Amino acid sequence: MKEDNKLLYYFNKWSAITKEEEATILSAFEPVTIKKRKDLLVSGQTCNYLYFITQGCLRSFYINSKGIEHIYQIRMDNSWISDLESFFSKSPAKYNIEAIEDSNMLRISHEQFEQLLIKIPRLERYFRILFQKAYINALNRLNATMWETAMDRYNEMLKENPEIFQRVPLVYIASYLGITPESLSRIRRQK
Amino acid sequence: MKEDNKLLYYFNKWSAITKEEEATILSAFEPVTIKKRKDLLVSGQTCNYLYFITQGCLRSFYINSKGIEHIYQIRMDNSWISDLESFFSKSPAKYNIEAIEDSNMLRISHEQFEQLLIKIPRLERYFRILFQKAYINALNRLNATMWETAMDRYNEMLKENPEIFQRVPLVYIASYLGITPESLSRIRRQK
DNA sequence: GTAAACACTTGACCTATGGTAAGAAATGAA
DNA sequence: TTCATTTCTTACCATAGGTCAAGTGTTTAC
Repeated sequence: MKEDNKLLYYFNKWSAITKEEEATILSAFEPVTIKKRKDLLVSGQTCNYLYFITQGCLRSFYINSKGIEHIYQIRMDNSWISDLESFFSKSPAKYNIEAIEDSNMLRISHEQFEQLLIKIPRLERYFRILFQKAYINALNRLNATMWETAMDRYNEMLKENPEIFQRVPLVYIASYLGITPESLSRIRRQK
Repeated sequence: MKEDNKLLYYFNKWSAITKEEEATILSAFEPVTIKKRKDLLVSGQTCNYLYFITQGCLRSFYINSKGIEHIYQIRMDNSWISDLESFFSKSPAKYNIEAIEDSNMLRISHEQFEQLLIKIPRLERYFRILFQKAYINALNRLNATMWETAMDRYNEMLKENPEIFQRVPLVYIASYLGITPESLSRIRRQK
C-alpha cells in the first residue's frame, strides 16, 4: 500500500522503528475513504477514531445555537484529524468533521491506539512531539486571533499556506480566520 | 524538599515511576525563586528552561509594535510555564514571562530535559498527555475567543477559574480574555 | 508618613467587523 | 444547453469593543 508510506515516514522521523514494528503499526490502522461533502463525524456522536489523511482535505467545525458553522481546522494531505477531546475521553463530540474533497485516510481506534503505544512505547515520543508542536501552533494562532487584524491574519495565511486557497472555498477560509465571507471579500478587494 | 512532591505526584499519575527514577528526576531539576513583578524571561532571549511552578503565579505575554502587552497565559501552583517554541528550538523567545506573585519553581534545562527522557523514556507518556490536554484546551479557548462574546468568556472564567480573580489584577484578566480593562469594567457592571 | 505608582471605573466618541439582502459569476447536473 | 446550486462580491446599516481622557481609591517604596 503506497499510501502507508508517509505515515511511517513521519513516525520514523522522531522515533526510529524497526521493520517488525512497521508491520505492527500498519496492522493497527485501517484504510477508509470519504466523498466530498460527506460527514466523517457528527457532534453528539463519540469520535472513535484518529485519522491520518493520506490524500484529501477535511474541515472540523462546530455549530452554534443559531445553527451557524464555525470552522476551527482545515487539514490536508499527511496530517491528522479527529475530535481529540471526544477520542481520548470517549465523550460526545462537540465538533463535526466533513470532507471538503474526496479523501483517503488511515484510521486507528482508541483501543488499538492504546495497545499500539503499549506494544511500541517509543511511539509516545512521536505523539509527544506531535502534540507539542500542535500546542505551540494553537497558541500562536490564539494570539493572532486575539491581537492581530483580520487583514494581517489573511496575509499571513496567504504567505504560509497558499495551497489552501487553491483547494478550499473562501467561505471556509473566512470562517477559519474568524470572520464572515463578506469581510474576507472586503479585505481581498482592498489589497 | 516538600515542594518536589507535587511534581512527582503528577509524573506518577500518568506513568508510574520507581524510587530510583524519582531521584533521577529530582536531580534534573533545580529550585528557583522569583519576586513579584520580576522578569523570568524577556523576549529576544532564548528560553533555556521549562519551569514547574510549585507555588506562585506568573503571566506570559507579548509586546506588540505599539508597546502594548498582550497576555496569553496566566499560570498558578502546580503547572508548567515556559516559551515552548524558544525552549525546544533554541530560538529567540517571542514572549515574555513575569511574576505576578513571589513564586517558587523547579526548572529543568533543555539538555537535562532531553537526557531525562532518554534515561526514563516512560516520561514521554507523561509529556505526551500533558501536551495533548494543553492542545485540546488551546483549541477550545481559540473557539471561544473567535466565536463567543467577551461577556460569555468572562462568565466562563468566573465559573471555571474563580481563584484567579482573588490573585490576579483585572487588567491582566482583561488582556487574557482579549479585551481592554475598560471593557471588562463595563461587563462587570452590567451583571 | 507621604509621594509615586498601580488598580479600577466612567464617559464620550470611533472603527472594524457583523447582519441582512441582493445580485453576478462560476460550477455542476440533467 | 439549460437550470439549479454554489461561490463570491457589493451596499447599507448596526453594534461590540476600542481609544482617549479623566477621576478615585489603594498599594508600594523611601
